[in-house]
Amino acid sequence: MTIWSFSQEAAMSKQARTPQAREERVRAIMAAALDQFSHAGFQAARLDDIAAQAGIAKGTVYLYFESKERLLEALVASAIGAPLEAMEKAVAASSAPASDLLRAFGAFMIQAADDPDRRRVMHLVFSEGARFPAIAQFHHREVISRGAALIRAIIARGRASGEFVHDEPERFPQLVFAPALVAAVWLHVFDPIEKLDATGMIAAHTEMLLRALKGEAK
Amino acid sequence: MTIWSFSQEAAMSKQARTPQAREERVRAIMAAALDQFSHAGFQAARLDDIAAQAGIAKGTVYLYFESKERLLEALVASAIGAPLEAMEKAVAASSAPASDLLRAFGAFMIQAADDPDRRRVMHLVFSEGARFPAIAQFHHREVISRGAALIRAIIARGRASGEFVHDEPERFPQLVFAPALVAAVWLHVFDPIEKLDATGMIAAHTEMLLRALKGEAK
Amino acid sequence: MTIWSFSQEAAMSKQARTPQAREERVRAIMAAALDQFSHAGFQAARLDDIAAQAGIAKGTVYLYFESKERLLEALVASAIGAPLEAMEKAVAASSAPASDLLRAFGAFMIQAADDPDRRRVMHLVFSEGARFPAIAQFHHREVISRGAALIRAIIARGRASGEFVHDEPERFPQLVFAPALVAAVWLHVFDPIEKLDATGMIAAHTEMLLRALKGEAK
Amino acid sequence: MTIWSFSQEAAMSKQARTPQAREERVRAIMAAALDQFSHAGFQAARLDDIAAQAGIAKGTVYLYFESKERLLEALVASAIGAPLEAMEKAVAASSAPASDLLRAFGAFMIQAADDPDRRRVMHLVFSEGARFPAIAQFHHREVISRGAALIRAIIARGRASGEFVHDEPERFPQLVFAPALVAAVWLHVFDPIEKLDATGMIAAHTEMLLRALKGEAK
DNA sequence: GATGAATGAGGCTTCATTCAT
DNA sequence: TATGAATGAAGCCTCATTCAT
Repeated sequence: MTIWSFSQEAAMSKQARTPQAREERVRAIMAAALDQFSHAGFQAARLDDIAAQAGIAKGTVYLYFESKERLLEALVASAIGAPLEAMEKAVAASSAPASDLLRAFGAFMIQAADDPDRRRVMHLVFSEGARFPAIAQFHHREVISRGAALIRAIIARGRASGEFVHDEPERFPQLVFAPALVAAVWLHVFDPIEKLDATGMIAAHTEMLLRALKGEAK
Repeated sequence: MTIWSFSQEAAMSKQARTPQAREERVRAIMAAALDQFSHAGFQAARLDDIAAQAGIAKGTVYLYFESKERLLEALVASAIGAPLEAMEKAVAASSAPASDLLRAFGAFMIQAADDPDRRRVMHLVFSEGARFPAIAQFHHREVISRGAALIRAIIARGRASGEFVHDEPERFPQLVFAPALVAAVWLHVFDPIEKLDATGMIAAHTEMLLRALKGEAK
Repeated sequence: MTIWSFSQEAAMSKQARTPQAREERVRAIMAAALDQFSHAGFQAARLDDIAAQAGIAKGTVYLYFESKERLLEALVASAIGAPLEAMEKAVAASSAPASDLLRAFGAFMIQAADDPDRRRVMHLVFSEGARFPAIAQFHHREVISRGAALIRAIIARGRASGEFVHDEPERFPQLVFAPALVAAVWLHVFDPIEKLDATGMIAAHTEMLLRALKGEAK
Repeated sequence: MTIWSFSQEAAMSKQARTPQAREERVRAIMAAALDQFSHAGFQAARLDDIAAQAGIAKGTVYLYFESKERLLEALVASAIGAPLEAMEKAVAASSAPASDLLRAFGAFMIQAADDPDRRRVMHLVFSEGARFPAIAQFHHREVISRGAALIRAIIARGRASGEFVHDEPERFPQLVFAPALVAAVWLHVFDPIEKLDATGMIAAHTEMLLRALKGEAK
């Protein structure tokens, strides 16, 4: 090992020369930013704190993100993850009864509500989306509208097969995912005051949904 | 000069020396503040703009509110209004079927969702509540928990009378008001992207709810 | 007594229509101002507090004083009082030994140091005089230079009569009143930390002074 | 490029990354602050002006001092300097006659009165000490009480050796340093009106003091 | 004359962003 | 590439002064 290579190694501990290292650093910054944005709100969060939490200097953030706002956007964009895609494929591929698919969707919502990062991003979008159209649009395009399409597909299939006799969620898919939104808000805002069993709530919701879709109004 | 024109003039006075004038000025400031907070978020909203919108000088705000934060709190506190009380009395007094009461609750939610100020306050609580425990607590105490009690009472009555055979909303009253929350968030965040018929959504939700509470899964 | 005269009386409780009442009010304002200026410093003192302490409304102060600064000036100007004049007359009239006159001057300084208002004014002049030439000039003209003249006259008389054989205070009358200045500063700044017996100090100073003026170095 | 030009450049750098540069910048800020505080008073002095005079941007001050108040405190704390320590050692080490030591103390006071910065700090303490206990305490602990101890030691020694037969300054050491205080105040407040030869005054004071300590009242 | 509500200039402090090292 | 010192615009809040009542 030469002196040169030694100093290079030393340098790498602080420098992101490889794509992996770069990606790793981006991830660290975004994780810190999510935490700070979530705690303090976008405006009140300080780049100083984000950098410190990410273990880097303040200026370094600007090597990876143009501005605080772009960091927020990148954050939201990176947080969708694949789960919806998995659900989409499952629905497309499976010939299971619509009830099962709806239950699977419920399980998916429970998963989402249980993941603190997912919840944080949702809350961030709900809180700041009005001010940063980019994140509202992104979230709508990548999450809301895909979720809505999925819901509509499931309901339509259930009606086609005769499983379901009602169709409200085809017109208002929000009625299906509303409890997931409630969980995101509640766990951020009201949890210190009154705990909420988000899993239980979503499970109960799923059962009610199924009864309401199948049932006859007396 | 008529009495009318006199009171008109008094209202337009630049000095609020009467209790009425004072109240009127407080209202004007809070209205402007709600608007600005709602558009820009609490942190980013500027006292300058609030004052300008209220038609007064910057310093005047501080004659009525100790600080920006207290203004937010007063805002949230003033916005509950009586409607819940009206519902509570109706439920206590009426011997109508639980279905009717639940439909009335649905109508109440529709009303709330239709009132832009109510929606704004809700969104403000959801957005800033985590940072300002006072407003989260206030809203929980005055709105959430009273709404939850109301819901539980209605469901319990329906089950007692045999109208309802299921009880999920007694454990999770959130399942009843979830669409109201969705409306508040959606109309602020996603409406420019995709319109939502909040009234229709809540009405549909009410119907599903009733079927789910009454119905037997086939 | 008519209704008219009754209301006039009522009005007089709050209005200063007579010269006496006016003077009384001026005094009240200046007393409050001295207190506030002294506690908080001229800049930090608030007209609000001064008015409140004087038992009047803020705007009323401006009926008696053009501005905060003029209030300070009037304050300092009003605070000399007659005592120096009394001393001057005594020295001019008396044929007592210079030692007695110097002791009388010492007693005068003790009196001044014991009067909180006098001390406050002195401290105010020392603190703010550089920023408000008017008060420095006024105090110099009415207090400092008259005191210095008095001291010089006493020393000169003592030297003429053979009582005193030294003359430093003729060149530096400050050496005579220095302890009075120390008392004013100390009692304001260091008294909470270490008490000072100003009377004892000035008395001791007077004795030393006399020895120094009379004495032969061995 | 010579070493000289290098350090010159370093000193002029716009970034203070070395300890020396940092120290230099702290010094520049404190110098500017002393000037502004001294001219305008603590409250009225503007951070803007301090920064401008120090040749930096307003925000930069806050990289070195938490607040305006801490800047004042640091200022006072940094201004003691070693001179008292030198005197203390001299008195402890020397076996010179007490008269010589007292004359040395006089020379020390003359030095202090001649140093504009020292005078300014003293005046600042006298003016603002009541409002900022930290600076009063600091100055009392580091200057006043050490000076008093020194004075007492000198007088005690002189009495032990028979040089001095009086003891007032042991009870009131203020009587020894009073003229230094007078000089600080006078040069700030009354000098534009009437010049004072502080050196002459203190010298005269020292001679009187010695006579008063040695002399017998006739 | 007396009041106190209203004004708005001004100051301390914060913090996103830049840039010399 | 990484750093963190420096910048300076911007915002909350204060308060001397004014003026309608």
